Amino acid sequence: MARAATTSDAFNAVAEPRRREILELLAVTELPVGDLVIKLGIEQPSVSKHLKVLRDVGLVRVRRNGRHMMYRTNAEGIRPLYEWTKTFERLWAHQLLRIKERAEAKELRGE
Amino acid sequence: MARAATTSDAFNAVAEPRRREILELLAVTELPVGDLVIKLGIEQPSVSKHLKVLRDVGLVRVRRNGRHMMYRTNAEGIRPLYEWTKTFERLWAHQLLRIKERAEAKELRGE
DNA sequence: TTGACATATTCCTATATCGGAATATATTTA
DNA sequence: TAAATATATTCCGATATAGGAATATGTCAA
Repeated sequence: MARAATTSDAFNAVAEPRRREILELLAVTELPVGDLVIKLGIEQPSVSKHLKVLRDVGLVRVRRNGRHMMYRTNAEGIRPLYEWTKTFERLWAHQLLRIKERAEAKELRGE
Repeated sequence: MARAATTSDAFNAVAEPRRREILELLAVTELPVGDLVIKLGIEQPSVSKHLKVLRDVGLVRVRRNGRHMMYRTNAEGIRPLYEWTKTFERLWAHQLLRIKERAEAKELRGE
């Protein structure tokens, strides 16, 4: 078996740095493909292909405006990643606690 | 060019569902490989290979205990993913606002 | 030292990727 | 209708994967 398809879920789709860039740009405002081509500095077919992956997993939405296809980020699609990573939050909290404890111990020692 | 290596960063490493499961298990407590094999129900070589990927990107830490290798999640490695997804939070907030507004409008209409 | 146990590594193969180049499709304008 | 513009799709090739099978490495115990 090979690696899971990039279109299998948001985790796989977002693993590609260009696609993350695209999502960042399209989170600010909707944009036509051509603008992404310029902003990213990569070939138009590449952009279209990345957009297809993002569409397939529901991370972007499109509407047609004349001959322009206006893309925008669908932030809801990113939420599962956020929720998953968030489950590890308590472990960072522990670290902060430890740092705080160390700082207080230092304090007591008069350093 | 092919897809980026699974070991190129946390985003790629975490795209594999098994590896996410492993991280979840090792977030609770450190475990030897054999325990993961049982809990995941997959072959030992597969587990070892997934662990190698996770080690390479710094998502797990290991210590030896006799012939057992004790693995545990290094939550700090997940933080970049959390931070990235979090940048889209404001877009969900908008949605919540809209839902709240709709609810309030309904209220005013006496529904 | 030999065996038993725990884990890691290597070899294999089917599959999917990404970028590049070329081309197809769709829409507007002249 | 033809040309121009904007985007999508197809074909190509090099590459890396995940799992399975077999094997290597490392550690403890008798």
